[in-house]
Amino acid sequence: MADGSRRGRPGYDQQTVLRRAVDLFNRQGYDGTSMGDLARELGVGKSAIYHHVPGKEALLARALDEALDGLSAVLDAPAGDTAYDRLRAAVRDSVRVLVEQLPAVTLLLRVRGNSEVELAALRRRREIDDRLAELVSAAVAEGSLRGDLPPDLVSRLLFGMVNSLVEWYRPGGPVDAEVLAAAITALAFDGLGAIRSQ
Amino acid sequence: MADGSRRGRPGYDQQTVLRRAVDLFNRQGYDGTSMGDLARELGVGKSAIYHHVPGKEALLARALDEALDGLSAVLDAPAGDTAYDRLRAAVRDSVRVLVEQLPAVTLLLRVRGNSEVELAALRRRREIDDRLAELVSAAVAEGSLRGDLPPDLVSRLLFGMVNSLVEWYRPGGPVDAEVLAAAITALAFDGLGAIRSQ
DNA sequence: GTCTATAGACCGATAGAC
DNA sequence: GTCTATCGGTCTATAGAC
Repeated sequence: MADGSRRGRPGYDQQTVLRRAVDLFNRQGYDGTSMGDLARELGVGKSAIYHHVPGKEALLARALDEALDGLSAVLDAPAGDTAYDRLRAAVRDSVRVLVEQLPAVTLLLRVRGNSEVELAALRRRREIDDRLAELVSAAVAEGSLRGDLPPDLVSRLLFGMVNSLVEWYRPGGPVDAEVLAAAITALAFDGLGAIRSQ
Repeated sequence: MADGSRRGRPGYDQQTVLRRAVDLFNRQGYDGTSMGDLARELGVGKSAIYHHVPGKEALLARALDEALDGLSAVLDAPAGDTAYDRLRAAVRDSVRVLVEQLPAVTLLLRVRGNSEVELAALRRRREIDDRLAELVSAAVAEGSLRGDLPPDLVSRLLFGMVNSLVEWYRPGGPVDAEVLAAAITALAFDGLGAIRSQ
């Protein structure tokens, strides 16, 4: 489908099946979506799906890995000399990943550990959260962030704000991704008080 | 159970069934929890549950109403002369409600509109969100909040941060509820930059 | 006897898998 | 399309406290 020069009977490819599945999972919930729903959405019989993927859980696993790979990349790229600069970049890049991989990340953020696949995703996500928390700690130690609040609490709230955008952000909507990244960074680092001399 | 002076065979009361059900829904997801699961959790047969509640969806509806009533109350209580004061109070009181009614609010924030019950809850929730957004707008118009960001965007991010605490906050844990409310307010209004003269 | 809460067989519908 | 398992929910009968 994506590749026009394929041989054999035309039909869906794995990527398209995955994308449509993730959209459905996000609309109805993973547990609330049956393979029959997905088949109807694709306009094929249920059995056709099993030609592309081993099963329902594999669709979930692939989407979660995609999201986790994107978020991990944010931390692997070197991004500044000071911890403050690296944290700012991490916030900005996290927003970008959330926007670019919105469906997969949305699915990831709703996972509660209900199966081995979900538990594995939660473990990977926890690693990422821990590294972000370390970044906040380092920035506090450096003296560039307020030190009157527990760093891990700050980290949870900061990235809780970032992650919350999957609840409402829609690409092509009124808010541009770069505007969004700038707004979140401004709000997080400077607060929402009236602009003072700084 | 709660009332020691009841007649008839001892057993669960509605409130306890509801509480345990909501806990299970939050652990496994609403769709991922069967009435059989709940029965096993309670140590009774499935049919016993139907003596206390009309059905699975009624458990959801009652929990969502509970959460929505708590959140609505935050906005109905008069809380300050300026919009800024009212917004600050709304943030602080929202945190308190989230903490006090954590299970019900957690369930509410995960609802996606998958049934009429869920859609009704989303409508009520949207009303609340709209009123919070108006509060932010009023504070901006008043000049006490930064005006360089769209007020509805600010509102979404601010309460996205507040709401995100259901993802990790646990009563009895290391973070006290009042400390949490103070931290969120401080972070939101003053930002996470190193403390300057203010 | 009266009341509440329970057990467990059972129903039609639908799930995931193939 | 077909399989088996499980879903939410119903039914009748009964256990147990007054």
